[in-house]
Amino acid sequence: MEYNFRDIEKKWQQKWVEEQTYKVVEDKNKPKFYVLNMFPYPSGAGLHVGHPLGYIASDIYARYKRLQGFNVLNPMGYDAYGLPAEQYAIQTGQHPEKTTFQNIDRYREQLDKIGFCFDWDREVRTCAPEYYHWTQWAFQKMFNSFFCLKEQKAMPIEKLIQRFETKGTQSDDGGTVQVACTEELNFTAEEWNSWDEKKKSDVLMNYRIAFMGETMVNWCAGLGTVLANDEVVDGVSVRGGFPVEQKKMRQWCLRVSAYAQRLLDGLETIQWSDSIKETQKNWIGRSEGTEVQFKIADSDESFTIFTTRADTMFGVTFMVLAPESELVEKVTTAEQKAAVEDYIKYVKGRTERERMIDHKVTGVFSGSYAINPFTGEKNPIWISEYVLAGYGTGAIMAVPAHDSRDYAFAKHFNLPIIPLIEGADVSEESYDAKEGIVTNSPRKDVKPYIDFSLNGLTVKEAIAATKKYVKEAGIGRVKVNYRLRDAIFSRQRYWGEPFPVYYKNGIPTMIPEECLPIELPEVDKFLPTETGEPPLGNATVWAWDEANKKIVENTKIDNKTVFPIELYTMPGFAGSSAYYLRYMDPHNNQALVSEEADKYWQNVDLYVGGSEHATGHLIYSRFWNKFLFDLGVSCKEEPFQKLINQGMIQGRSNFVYRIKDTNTFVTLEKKDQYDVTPIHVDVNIVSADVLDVEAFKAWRPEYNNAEFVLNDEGKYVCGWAVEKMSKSMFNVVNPDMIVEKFGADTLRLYEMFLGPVEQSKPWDTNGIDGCHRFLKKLWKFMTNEDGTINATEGAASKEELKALHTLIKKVTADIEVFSYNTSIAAFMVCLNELTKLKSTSREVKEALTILLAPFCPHLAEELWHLLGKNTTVCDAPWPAFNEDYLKEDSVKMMVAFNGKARFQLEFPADVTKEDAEKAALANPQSAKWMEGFTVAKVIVVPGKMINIVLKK
RNA sequence: GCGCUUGUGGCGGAAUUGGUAGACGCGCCAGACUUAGGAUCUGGUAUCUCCGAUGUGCAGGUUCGAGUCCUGUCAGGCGCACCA
Repeated sequence: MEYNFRDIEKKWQQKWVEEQTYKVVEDKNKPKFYVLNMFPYPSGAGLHVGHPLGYIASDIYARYKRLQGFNVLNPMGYDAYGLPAEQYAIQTGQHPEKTTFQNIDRYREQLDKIGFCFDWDREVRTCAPEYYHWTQWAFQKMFNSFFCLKEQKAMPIEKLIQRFETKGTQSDDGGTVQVACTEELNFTAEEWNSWDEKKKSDVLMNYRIAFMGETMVNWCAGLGTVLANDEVVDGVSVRGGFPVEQKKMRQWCLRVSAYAQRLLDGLETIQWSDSIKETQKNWIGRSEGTEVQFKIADSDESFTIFTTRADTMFGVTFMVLAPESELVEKVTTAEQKAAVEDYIKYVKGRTERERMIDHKVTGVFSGSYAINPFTGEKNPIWISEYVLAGYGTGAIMAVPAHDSRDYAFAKHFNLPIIPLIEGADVSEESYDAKEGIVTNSPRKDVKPYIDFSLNGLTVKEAIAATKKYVKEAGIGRVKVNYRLRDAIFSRQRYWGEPFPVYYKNGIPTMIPEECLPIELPEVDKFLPTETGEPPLGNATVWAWDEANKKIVENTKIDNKTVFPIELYTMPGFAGSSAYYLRYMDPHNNQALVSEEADKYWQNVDLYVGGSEHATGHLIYSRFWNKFLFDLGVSCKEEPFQKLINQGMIQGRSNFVYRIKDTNTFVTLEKKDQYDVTPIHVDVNIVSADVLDVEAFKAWRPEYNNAEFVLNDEGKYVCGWAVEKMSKSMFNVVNPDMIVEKFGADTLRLYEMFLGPVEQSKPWDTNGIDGCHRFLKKLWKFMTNEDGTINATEGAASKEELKALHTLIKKVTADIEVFSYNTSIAAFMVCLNELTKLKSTSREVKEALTILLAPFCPHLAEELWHLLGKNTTVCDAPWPAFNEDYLKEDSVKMMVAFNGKARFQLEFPADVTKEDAEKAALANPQSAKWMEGFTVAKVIVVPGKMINIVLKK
C-alpha cells in the first residue's frame, strides 16, 4: 500500500480534536514546560511558507518535551488590533472586527492543516473584551503607581501622596525624593496641601508610571496618529511609509525609562542571543558620566551639562545648547536675537527625516559666554541642532580635539581646538579614543585657575579624578543617563483598546475597576471627526455616568454627574505585552491570571519569534512584566527565559527573458545572444527552473501568443534570484498547496531540513521531493503490502540496535539545541541502514515511531496505531539511549605523517597507545613514507589517528 | 561611523574538546525496470596536469595537525545612528 498522507493526516487531525489530545491542565505531579510563539497579526494575505517556520520548530520541541514527561503548555492566539484592518475599514466601511475575524478564521484553517499541538481552548485575541479587560486593568494599575528609584520598584501612588502631604518632595536624608519623574520638582508639604485637585493631578502626572505628558511625539499625518519610536524607521512610519514629524502633544505615556536599569540587569539572567541582547543594550543606552555646572558670564544664572569625558574639562573651547532648550532664551543677547530666531525657525522647518539623513553642520552664536570652572576661561555658548534636547540636559561642553562632532563644528565655525592627550594629532581629525596619557590639563604656559591637575594620568584615571573633584567642589555630580525613552501610549485610532478613563473637570479619572472592561463603542465612521477629534469622537454612546457607574449617551454630558470618556485608544503593544500570562489562565474573569496558575507555569521556558521585535515587543513586554512582578501578579521578573529567533524564509524568484520590443522569450542559456528584459514569473508555474510554457501562456492575457526560444533539449529554463517573499515578485509559496501535494508531515520535515532554524534561507520547493521520498521509504519500511505493520517479536540484532541507538543519541542531542536539520539527516541515514539490514524488529520500529513523532506527528500516530497501540503516541516515553550498543569490537585509526593522513589500520577496541604506535611504525606501508626521514615523535589520539612526525 | 552576525561544491547545508572537509538532501551523470513517465531502484558526482597535488572569502601566525584558535583584511546580511 502506498503512503496515503491525505487520509492519514485528515484522520488524525480529526481524532486530536475529538479526543482533546492537546488539552493541557495544570498537573502538580509533572514538571511544567512552557513553549510560546510570538502570536501573529492575522493579515489579509494569509500565511505563506515562511510563517509556520517558527511554529513548526517550537511544535517539535513541545512534542519532544511532552514525550520526555513534561506537562507542556503550547498555546496560540492572535494579536488582533492593528492598522491594516483599520485602513481597510476606512476605505470600505467594513468594520475592522469583521475583517479581523475573517482573517483569523483563514489563519486557523491554514494552521490546522499543519498539525500543531496547540491547546486551542486557551486561544486569546487581544480585541476580545474578556482579554482587554486585563490590558485596561494593568493600565489603571500603572496609573496608580510610581517608581521608587531607591527600591527600584513600582509602588502605590498613595504612598507618594502621603509623603507630599507631610514632607513635600523632601526625602528623609534631607535631599529630594528619589522617584522616577518627568521633571525634577521641589515643593513643600504646605505648598502641596494648598493646591487644588487639578494642580495636584497635574503634579502627580510627573510621577505616575502611566501618565499624561506634554511631550515631543512622532506625529504621522498620513495615519492620523502618533507613533512609538520603534514604529518609525528612517523618518517614515513602518506601517504605510508615511512621513513622520516631531510635534509637541499631550499624550498618555508609560514610564518605561524608570525600569532602564532593571531591563539592563535582567538581560544577564536570560538565555537570549547576543545580538538581541546587544540590540536591547544599545536601545537602553546606559552611559555613566558626570554632570557639571557652568556659570553664565555676567549673570547669576548657571546651567548643567552632561559628559562622559570629564577628563577633557581643560579642552573645552565652546558650549552648545539644543535649539529646543529652555536656556536658549536666557542666554541670547540683544545683538544676537535676530540671528538666533532665524536659526530656530530654520531648525523647526527641518523634519525628523531631514535631520537624520544629512548631518549638516549648522549653528548660531548666542552672544553669551560660560565660565569654565577648571580654566576660568569664557567659552562662547552656541546653539546647534546636533545637540539633542531629549538627552542628558540638552546642553554640552564641546571638546573639539576629542569629539568628532565638536571637531566638525569647530572647523566649520573656526573655533579653537586644544589637544589634551600626549601624541594626539588633531590637525586632520579629532582623537576620540578613550586612551592615552593626559596633558595640557592645565596647560603649562598659563597660570592654573584652580589647584587641580590631570597631567600624566591615563584617561580612565583622569575621568575618576575629575568626578571626585567636581563632587567635592560642589559643581556637579556623577550621573547615569539612559537613551531609553518613555513610550507614547495613546493612538488617535479606532481599532484598539479604549482607555478606561473619563475627564472630570479636566482631570483624568479612572473608571472603577469593577466596571471593567470598558468596551470599544460602535462608530459609523472610522476617520477622525470634522473637529479633528480621534475616531472615537464619532461614538454617540461614550460618556461616563459616575453615579450609576455606566456608559451613557454623549448628550447627557453635563460635567456634573456625566463626563466625557477618553477618545484615544491604546497602541498595538498594549495587548501583546502580557498575553503570555493570560494563556496560563485564559478564562479567569476575576484576575489576569490566578496565583495558582502563575505559580505553576511561572514564565515562558522557550519563546520563538522574529528578531524584528527586539526593540519593540521584547522591551515593552519585559517592562510590562516587571511592573506586574512588582505588583506581585507575576512570580517571575523575566517573562521569556530562552529566546530563539527564527530566520526569515526568503523567496526564490524565477525570471523569464523577453527579447526587447517583442513577445518572444528566450531560455536562460541563450539570453546573452539577445537584448533581453528579465521579467518575474510566477514560481508556481516553474518546476526545477523549467517553465511550464502552456501555463505561462495562460498566466496572463498578454502572453497568450508568446513565442519561445528553447534550449537544445527543447526546454525553457528560467533564471532565479533570492528575494523577499512577496506578491509583487510572484514568489509566494502557500503552505496549503504544499500540504495538498505532499502532506503536512513532509512540509514540517522540509521546513526544518532547509537549514538551521535561526538562519535566514531561501525557500526552494524543488528540494521537497527528498523529504517526501524519505517518508515514502519509511512507510514502505514499516508496513507490508497490505498495509499492516511489518514487525516481528524477538530480540533485535546487534546491527539494528546500533543503528537505532546512534539515531536516539543524535536526535536527542540535536533537538535540545534546535538542530533539526541534522537530526532529520540522521533519520535518513538510519532508515537506509535498517532497510539494508531488512530489519523487522518490533522493538526498533516502536522506538523509531516515537522518535519521529515530534517531526511528523500524523504519520507517527498512524504507525503507532498500526503497531497495535490504542493510546496517542504523544504520551509514549522517549526512547532511552544505551551506550553499550554503540561499542565496537575493533577500532580504526588513521596513520598520518606530519599531519597528512595516509592509510587506515584496524585494532582491537582496547588497544593501548604503545601497541598502536608500534604497529603503525612496523607496518610495511609506513616504510615508504618514512624513507629518508627519521621519526621525531609519534602522537596517538585514541580511536582517531596516529600521527608520525618525521624530520630529515 | 558603532554594534551584532555570516562567508565551505552547481544549490540548501554537515563536520564533539583542533584530528580522514563536503554528512544528508536537491540538481546533474550513468545504469536497471519500463515501447512510455516529473514513478521506483542501483552506482557516481570538490578541483587539477588525476602517480600525486590543491582545496572551507583573502593574507599571515600558533600547532605534529586549523573550516575550527589568534592577528590583520575584504565582502554580504541585520540593528542603531549627531546619545556628548
